Amino acid sequence: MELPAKYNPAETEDKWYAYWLENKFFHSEPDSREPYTIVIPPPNVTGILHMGHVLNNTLNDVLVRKARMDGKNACWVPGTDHASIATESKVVAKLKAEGISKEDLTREEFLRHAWEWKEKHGGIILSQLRKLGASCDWDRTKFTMDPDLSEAVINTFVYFYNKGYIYRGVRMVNWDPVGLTAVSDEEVIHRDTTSKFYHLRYYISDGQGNPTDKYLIIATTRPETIMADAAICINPADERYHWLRGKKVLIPLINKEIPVIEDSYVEMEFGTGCLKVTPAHDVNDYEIGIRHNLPVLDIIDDHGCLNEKAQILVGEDRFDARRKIEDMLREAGNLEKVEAYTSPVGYSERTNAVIEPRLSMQWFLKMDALAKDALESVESGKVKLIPDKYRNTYRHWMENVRDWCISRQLWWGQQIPAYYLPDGQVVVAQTPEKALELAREIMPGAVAEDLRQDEDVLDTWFSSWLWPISVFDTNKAGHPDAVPNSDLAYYYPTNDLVTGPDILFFWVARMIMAGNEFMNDVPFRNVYLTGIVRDKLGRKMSKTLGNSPDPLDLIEKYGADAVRLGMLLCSSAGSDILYDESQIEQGRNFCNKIWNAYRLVTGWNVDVNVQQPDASAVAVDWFRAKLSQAICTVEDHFSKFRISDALMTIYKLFWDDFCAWYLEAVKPAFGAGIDKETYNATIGFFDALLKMIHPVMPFITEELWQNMAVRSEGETIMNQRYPAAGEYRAELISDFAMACEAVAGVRNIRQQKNISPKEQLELRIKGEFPSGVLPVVVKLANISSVGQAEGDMSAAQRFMVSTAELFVPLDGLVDLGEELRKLEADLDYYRNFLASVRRKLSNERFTANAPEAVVAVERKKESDSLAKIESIENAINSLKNSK
RNA sequence: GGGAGCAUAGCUCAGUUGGUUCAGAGCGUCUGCCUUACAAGCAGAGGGUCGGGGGUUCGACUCCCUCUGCUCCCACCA
Repeated sequence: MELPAKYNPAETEDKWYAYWLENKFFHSEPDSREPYTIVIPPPNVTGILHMGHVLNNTLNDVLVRKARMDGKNACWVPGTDHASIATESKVVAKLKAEGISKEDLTREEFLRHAWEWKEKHGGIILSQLRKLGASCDWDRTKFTMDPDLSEAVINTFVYFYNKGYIYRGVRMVNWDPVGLTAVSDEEVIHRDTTSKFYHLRYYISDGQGNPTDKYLIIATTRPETIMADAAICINPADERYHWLRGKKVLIPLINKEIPVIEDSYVEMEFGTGCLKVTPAHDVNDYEIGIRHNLPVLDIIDDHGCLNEKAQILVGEDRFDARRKIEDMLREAGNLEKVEAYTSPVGYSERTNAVIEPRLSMQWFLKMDALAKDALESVESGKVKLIPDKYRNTYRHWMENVRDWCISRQLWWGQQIPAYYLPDGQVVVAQTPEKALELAREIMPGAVAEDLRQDEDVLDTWFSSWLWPISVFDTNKAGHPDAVPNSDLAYYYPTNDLVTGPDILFFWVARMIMAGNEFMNDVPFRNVYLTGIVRDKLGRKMSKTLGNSPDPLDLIEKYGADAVRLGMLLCSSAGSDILYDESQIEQGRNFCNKIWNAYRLVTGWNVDVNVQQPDASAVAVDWFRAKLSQAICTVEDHFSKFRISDALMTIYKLFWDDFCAWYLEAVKPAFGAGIDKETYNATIGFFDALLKMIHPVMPFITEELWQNMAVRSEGETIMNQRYPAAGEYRAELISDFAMACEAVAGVRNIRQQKNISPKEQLELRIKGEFPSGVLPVVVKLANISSVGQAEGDMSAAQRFMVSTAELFVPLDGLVDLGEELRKLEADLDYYRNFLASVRRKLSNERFTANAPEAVVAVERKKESDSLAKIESIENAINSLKNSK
């Protein structure tokens, strides 16, 4: 069989993915095996794959594939999230481009467009995940707005409402004037923003609504809201302003009279010490307003424009109004000064619009009890966060969480199952029919037409927090007393959750709450928090910067295995990933290395007449030990979620140990056959190595594993058992390491003296050197004869391996002066080293306090360096004598 | 403003109870090689006062304090 010199991923990947699907290798059903479960962090249904997904899903896939090979019943549930704000705004934008305005549509018409959009673009991302090799159980694919999942969401709402956890009220909320909806506190991002600090004169009223010549100065960043001012507030302890007590002042431009009030909230040192109180448009002012019973005047509409209550600048956008009112105030003589100012401003996570604090009627879920349990789940270790530095962050959040605003003024999502009676009373029920029954208890004779359902939908996270439950059993969410179905009973709790720290609170914490509430158990045992993928310069990947490569292009160019390896190479848990295409090149190179090692091995011809050479026998024993050692290390890394360390161990095992040393040691001469024993061992090693690599690089390993032997239909490397470590002698490994050092020493001499690798050299040894590994040295260093060093070795190049001296006789090629200089430098080093070791040993406090083992090590250092010094001195003497 | 974290080779990072010659890895760099698996490769080499300062200890990359620089999270000083 002829294999090309380079691995071609494109040809093999689709073939094997199709094979895996045909054979339903990814599908899982409950059985007697131990389950291993992961639910995918559901990507936005209309999203497309980006580098963050690649990292996340590669990690998920590695864990699932490893668990599967460990003999567990592995199940990775895929699906998508309806992402109400993101999707709705995409649909709105698309309609707008077609000249259709959302306002002109009925709810039903709009939803029809939205579903159309979802059918067209939904799930693209799932097919992209297939390209990456994700071994999801596609038969279990879910969508957060599937009818039964939506039903679970509604049941959950009804459940918490009846429990008294859900209430409705007018609160100051974060209003997104672009998304036209309220958003939760967690969806607001504060960024320092440069703006202006306007110092405004408010003239004191004479009591008749006319200005006197006295005035006070307030400082504000939002002059466009002055028309909504309800008072001016000073600190009662601020003597500068006691003269203002009981006075009234006039709002500039509109001459409205407002009182001066006192509240200790006001910082005397900040600004001018006078605060304008605008209850409708600032959270703190709202609180002050409640304390002082101030009227609330809302002058900004849904779109962030001034409404008619503002009296002036009606219809202007709030930022245009700010610019215009500055001029107006200046003209009117009310503008004292304007300073540059930087302050944190809230932006909408989804639309990047500046959040407008706004009063509105919203639904809330009480968080205190839920948060308390969810905190306990992490504090007690029932849920482990990896890395655990996130425990602090988590605790802080859970201890300071505020009630969750769960209503959104959108159409795309689960509509809140609250129904209003004509008199404004509300009933909450799963269906309109049930709602009507409840309504009749309040209003006998009510008919369906009397009920009006709440217009709002629920926050997306109000559905995704049920995900680990609802993907298995849609009845259990909302019904803590229900008996879980067989899937849920088997797969829940899931094992690991891999996700980004940015949704630790949005999603992870809330899933823990829902799990505790409905399952009385946490939804997962380990939460592996990845870093954020950044570019080489540390910048976040973003469309506007154009620094985000398309993963599909990368897969096409380098292969999925290369992309997977490239991502994992640089990913340790919790720290950000600085992506660079060179890492993916490295992945591709590794594929090629595996490919060519395979070509070499399978190109060998077994000759039954050939005896196993000593070098091969040693190498086989050694590599068997090395393999076991590496498996132990890899298992340890996996158990601690050190995925990139596990990967690097495997990478070096294959490249350095297997290819650079083992294969070179057993490689038959050109054209010669190989003995059966070595060949079989080599094939066995290769088989084990492929299995070890498979979770990370599924495609190439399947390709080669299938190629290695005749496989029957339905066989796959992905269902093979992961190699297990055997007993091994550590001495074998250290002896072989000495052989490698000896080989490197000889090669180094060749390099220095410009001696071709083809030219044979002699080797002489003085001191202890494991004789068992000498055949390997002879072969790899191309040695003609090896023996004890005897007599004058001054005409030889000398180097040391551990405490042994090795000589390569080189008549006429040795520069005695140069050798002498090197030896004297060595001598100097070891004498200093010895001196420091002896200083330590002569310190009684050291010998008295340090553990025996540590002292013994120091003594060994002492005797070793003494031996080295002696041999160096001898070498110097003999060199000098021969001169 | 509060909290957390980071600082180790040119770059990205390991360093898991303070003690094996512990100062490491990968990549990059430099030198020599188209050696019959692989130039996407082979062989070799160089490279760091472990951010600065102080302390504890027989012993500190590791523990404590402090300074400097960066990052993230939380937060209603207009």
